[in-house]
Amino acid sequence: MPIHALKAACSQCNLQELCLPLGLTEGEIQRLETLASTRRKLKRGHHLYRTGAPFEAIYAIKTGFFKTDVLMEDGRDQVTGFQMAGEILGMDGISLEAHSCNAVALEDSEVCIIPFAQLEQLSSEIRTLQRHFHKVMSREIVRDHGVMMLLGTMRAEERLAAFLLNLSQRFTARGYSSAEFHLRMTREEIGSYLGLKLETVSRAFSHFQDSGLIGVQQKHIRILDSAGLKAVLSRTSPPVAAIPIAAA
Amino acid sequence: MPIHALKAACSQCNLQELCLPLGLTEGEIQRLETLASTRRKLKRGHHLYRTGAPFEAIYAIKTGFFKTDVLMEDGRDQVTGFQMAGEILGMDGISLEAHSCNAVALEDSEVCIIPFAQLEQLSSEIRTLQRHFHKVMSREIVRDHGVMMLLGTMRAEERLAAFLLNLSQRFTARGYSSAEFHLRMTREEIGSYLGLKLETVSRAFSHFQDSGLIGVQQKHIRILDSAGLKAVLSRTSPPVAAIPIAAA
DNA sequence: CGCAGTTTTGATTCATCTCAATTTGTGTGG
DNA sequence: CCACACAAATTGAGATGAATCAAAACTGCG
Repeated sequence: MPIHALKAACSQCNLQELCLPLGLTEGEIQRLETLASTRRKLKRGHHLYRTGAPFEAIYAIKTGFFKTDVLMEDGRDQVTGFQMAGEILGMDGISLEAHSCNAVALEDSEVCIIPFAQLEQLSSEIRTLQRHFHKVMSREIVRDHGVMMLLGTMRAEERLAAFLLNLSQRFTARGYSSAEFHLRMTREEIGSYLGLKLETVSRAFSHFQDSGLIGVQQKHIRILDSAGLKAVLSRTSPPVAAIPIAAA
Repeated sequence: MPIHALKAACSQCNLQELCLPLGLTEGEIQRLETLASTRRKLKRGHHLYRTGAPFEAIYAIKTGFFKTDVLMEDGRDQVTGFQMAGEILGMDGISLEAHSCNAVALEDSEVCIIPFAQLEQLSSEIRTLQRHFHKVMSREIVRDHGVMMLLGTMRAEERLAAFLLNLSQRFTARGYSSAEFHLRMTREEIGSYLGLKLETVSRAFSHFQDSGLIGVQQKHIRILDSAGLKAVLSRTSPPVAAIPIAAA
């Protein structure tokens, strides 16, 4: 568990606008900086934290890509989210003062460690920080509602379309191409997140490709027809309703 | 939209231990009380707030029962939760300063209105309140992860069993019978929450009854074999694996 | 350069949905 | 208090989307 103590330097971080410092003055950012002064590097496949681990800090992703998942006693598991640079990990742990899911790096990554007690202290002094932290937690709740909608009401291809559009949008917000990106997770992990089996995910990818909506080459995705993907989402009528040829 | 300005009196409320005041000293509770001094009564079927409404306050349920749901453009909707006395509603609105779901009373209900700006102010002064509010938000995130697990990995009867056990446990925490209760929502609402059609919910109820796990009479539920219900959840092997009679 | 993990694709099965009919319950007004 | 209308719940039969089982192809890592 290598913890590299490096200056975090929020003030020089290009993720300011996505991360906790959002909206703070320079002076306030410097105070936050001293608090989040430790970073931690993780190799691909390594855990940032595990279910049951005592909760002490939340983490801001500086570089890399993570998944969070929950395990049932009988071995079933559910990926609850994929997180990328600028997003906050660990808020699940506040409630019981122990983490309630696992966070795993899907590529070599680096996080800023933000000791929670100190964050609470500082946020009671800096109104903007307090408000922003509450927004970050609330955003997580809203995101979860979106996933419930996806899992509760959508068909396989709708789920995958929603997933791809969401990734695309988040990559865009980080200055990457919205049309072309590299998936860091396996088909099985996508399936777990979307409530599908890996074969179903694979078939949906193939079908989207055959329809000219996307280009797929293993983990490399190109979005060719983003409007078409959106149309998959808002299917008004049940799939391809059989249309009676004439009055029966 | 009738707003009855009544003294909230957290200090005399029997939900203290479940609600925001948890862990506060008497003096602190009195400060919280002045802040949450307004209540609002809602008739069954009425909205506490709707998607898009400006966010100003969160709500503590004093009496009654609510559902929250999210609507998609094409009309599909997903019930994201059922809330009962002592639980907090409205945190979805913090993120965008507008509500992102609907909250509907499923029976005549009463909530305490807690203006959010004032709550933030007070929580920056009372450490215990700040911490507890963060725990409440985090608990919501953890709960949502549980729902994702349910929607993503469980079969119909497992979902219903989990749902019933969860309700039972929450009624218990409020001093009601854990074995016998009245459902305030329709089969369709249960189905929406569990990602099932109402017919499937009804069939699962009937099957549980035939198996002697529960007694069902419309909305009245008696849990006859809570261990049996738990066993439905932790099915290690796929349902009732057909066992070969002899070596084929 | 080979092997293990990942992905794709096919054939079949099964759980849940859909459509439909009936029963039961609930609230309203005569 | 009863009858009516409407909403909710139950039950059945059949359709279907995704899971399962199985095999082959690809990839990239060591």
